[in-house]
Amino acid sequence: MAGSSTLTKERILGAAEVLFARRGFDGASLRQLTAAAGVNLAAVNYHFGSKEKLVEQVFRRRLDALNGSRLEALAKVNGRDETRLEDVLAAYIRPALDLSNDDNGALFMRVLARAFAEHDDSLRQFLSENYGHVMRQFTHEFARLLPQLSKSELYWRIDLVTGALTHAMSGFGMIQRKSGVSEHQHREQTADHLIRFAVAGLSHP
Amino acid sequence: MAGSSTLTKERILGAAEVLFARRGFDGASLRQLTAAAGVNLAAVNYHFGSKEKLVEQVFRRRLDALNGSRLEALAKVNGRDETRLEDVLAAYIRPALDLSNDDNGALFMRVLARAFAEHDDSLRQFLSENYGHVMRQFTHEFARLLPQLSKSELYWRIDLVTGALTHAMSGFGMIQRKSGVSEHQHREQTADHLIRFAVAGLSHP
DNA sequence: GTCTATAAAGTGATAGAC
DNA sequence: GTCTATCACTTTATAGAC
Repeated sequence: MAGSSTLTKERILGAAEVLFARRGFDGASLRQLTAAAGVNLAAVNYHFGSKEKLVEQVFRRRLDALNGSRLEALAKVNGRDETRLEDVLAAYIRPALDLSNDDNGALFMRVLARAFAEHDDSLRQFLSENYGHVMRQFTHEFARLLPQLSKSELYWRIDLVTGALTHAMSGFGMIQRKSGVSEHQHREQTADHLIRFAVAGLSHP
Repeated sequence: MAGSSTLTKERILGAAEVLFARRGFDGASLRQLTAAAGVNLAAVNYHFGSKEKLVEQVFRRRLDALNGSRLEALAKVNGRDETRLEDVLAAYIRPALDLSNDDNGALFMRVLARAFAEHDDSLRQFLSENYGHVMRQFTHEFARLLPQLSKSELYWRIDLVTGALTHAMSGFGMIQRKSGVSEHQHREQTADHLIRFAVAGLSHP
C-alpha cells in the first residue's frame, strides 16, 4: 500500500470510464486503456485482478454515491407531511443530473446506459445484487402514490419511464446549452422537462 | 451467383442477429458466428466483404421492411379526415411489435436498442443516412398535431418517448405472456400500453 | 462458392527483474 | 508498486487449392 497506489487506481478508473463510454466494454482494450491513463499495462491486473473486476469498480465508484444521494433525497421527501409524485421523481433524477454536470460523470451516464441496453447476465446480476434495493424502494413509493394502478400496469409504466430517463440522461452531457444560460439554469430546465414527462407517463388516466 | 449463395448469406445474417443481440458487435466473433450458422469462417468475408459490412446488412434486412411498414401505416393515417395522435403513434409502434412477435425479430429489436445506446459514430451515420427520413416524417406529423409546443419542447419529448419505446420494445420478446392470453391479445395489450404512455408523454400540458 | 491454411495483429494475463 | 518481456490464445482477413 504505497502512496501512489490510489493515484494509479484512480487514473485507471478515469480512463476506463472514458473509453468504456466511447467504445464499450469489449471494444476498449487494456492496452488502449492503460496508455490513456499513462500507466503500465500490468497495472490493471495488479490493482484490480482482471478486466471484469475493473468494470465492476467503474460502476461502484459512481453508483455508491449516486444511489446514496437518491435514497437520501427520497428519505427527505418522505419526511414531509404530504409526498408529491414529482418530488419522488426529483429525488431520482436530480442526483443523476448533478453527476452529469461533471464531464467524466456525463460519460459515466453513457456507460450506465450501455449496461442497461446490453443484456449481459453477469453485469446485470452485479448491478441487481448491489443496487437493486434502490429501485425497489422507489417502486414501493410509486405504488403508494399511485394506488389506482394495478401491479402490472405500474411495472409497465416504471419500465417505460426508466428507459426514457436512462436514454435522456446518457445524452445530457452532450447537449450544448445556449450561451447566456448558466450551467445551473440548464440543469434546472432539464430536470423540469424530465420530471414533468415522468409524472405524465406514470400518472396518466 | 450459385444457388446456395443466398441461403448461406441468410444463415449468416440469422446467426449474426442472434449473437449480436446476446454479445454485442465486438463481443461476437466471426468464428462464433460462422460456427453457429454452420458455414465456413471465410464465408463472411466472401459474401459481405468485412465484419462491418455484415453489421450494416443485419440492419438493412430488417429496417427496410420495418420502416417501410411504418411509413405505409403513416400514409394511411394521414389519408383520413382527422388525424389523431394515437394513430400516428400506432403507425410507429405496431410494425415493431409485429416484428418482435417472431423470435429472431425480437432479437433484432435488442440489436437496435444496442445501436441506440452505443454512440458509435459510423453506425449512427449509417442509420441516419439510410433511415433518418422516417423519424423526420414522424416528427413533422407530431409538430402538426401538437402546435402548442415549442420546437425545443417537442424535440425533448420525442427524444424521451423514443428512448422509452426503444427500451420497451427491446424487451418485448422476453416478456412471458400468461397462459390463456393469445399472442395476438398480448401484442394488442402491449400496443395499448405503449401508445397510451406515448400520448401522455407527448401531449401533457 | 467453399474449403484449408496461414498471415499479421491484437487480446488478457502473468512471471520475474528491479 | 512498477516495469519489461512473453505466454497462450483469439481476432479479422486473405491466398490459393478444389
